[in-house]
Amino acid sequence: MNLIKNIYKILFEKYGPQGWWPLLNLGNVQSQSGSKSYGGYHPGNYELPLTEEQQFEIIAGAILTQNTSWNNVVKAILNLKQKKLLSVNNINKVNEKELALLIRPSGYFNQKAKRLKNVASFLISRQIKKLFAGKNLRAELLSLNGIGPETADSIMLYAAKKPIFVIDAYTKRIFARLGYNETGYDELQALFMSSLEPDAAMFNEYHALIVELAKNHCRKKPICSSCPLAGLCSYNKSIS
DNA sequence: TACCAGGTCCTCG
DNA sequence: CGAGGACATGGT
Repeated sequence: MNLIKNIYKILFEKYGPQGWWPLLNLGNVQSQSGSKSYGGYHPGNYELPLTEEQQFEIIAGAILTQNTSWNNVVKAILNLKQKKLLSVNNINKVNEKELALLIRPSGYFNQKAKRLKNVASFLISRQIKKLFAGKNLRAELLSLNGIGPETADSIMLYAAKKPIFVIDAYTKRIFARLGYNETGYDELQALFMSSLEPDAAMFNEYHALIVELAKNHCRKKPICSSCPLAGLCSYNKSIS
């Protein structure tokens, strides 16, 4: 087993299924493990998203969470939900200024309002169903202003369930500390995708587990002592 | 109080 | 290309 696979195994055994992407609009979904879904997470259930509304909630969340803590994003999404704006058509219709005010808690709210309007009008012009079935989804998403590689790949993986590996700041930090030389987005992504079978459910978990590790141990100021990857990592052996 | 958070765009060398 | 700045709120 290669190291990339081994790391996944270690993280999954440590933290278990994560239940991404968190959705406020879960319907009556239950997790496979029998535990009930909480806070929008649905561990062990890989069926979601089931509806276009849920797909759009993921797309909106992916934009709102750009360089922003999820906690703040939840506040913004709750505001949108209350105004029935977790919908492509309604985002397309709403006044941009009004939208900006509603998503204010997520930060960068003027930019993000514009980005949400952008993507909504794009989804309508292409028709979300056809787009998600199409061949050039990633390239089309990347062509939109406000959607870069991570947001595009989050949409690919979590909304469209395509086996595309998402790279984020946590992934870069963790794997740099582990000693990998791959530094750019595409390079790191290629490392994962050439080391793993193309499995959307597993990519889903792996990315979520990386986030979990980064929050618990591999922070900017790391807590290495109890890190599940300590045995594989030579970074900062001296730090607690 | 300062630092950080599930990025992206634009400009400049 | 890549570095550097702008964009902004809320939690610790």
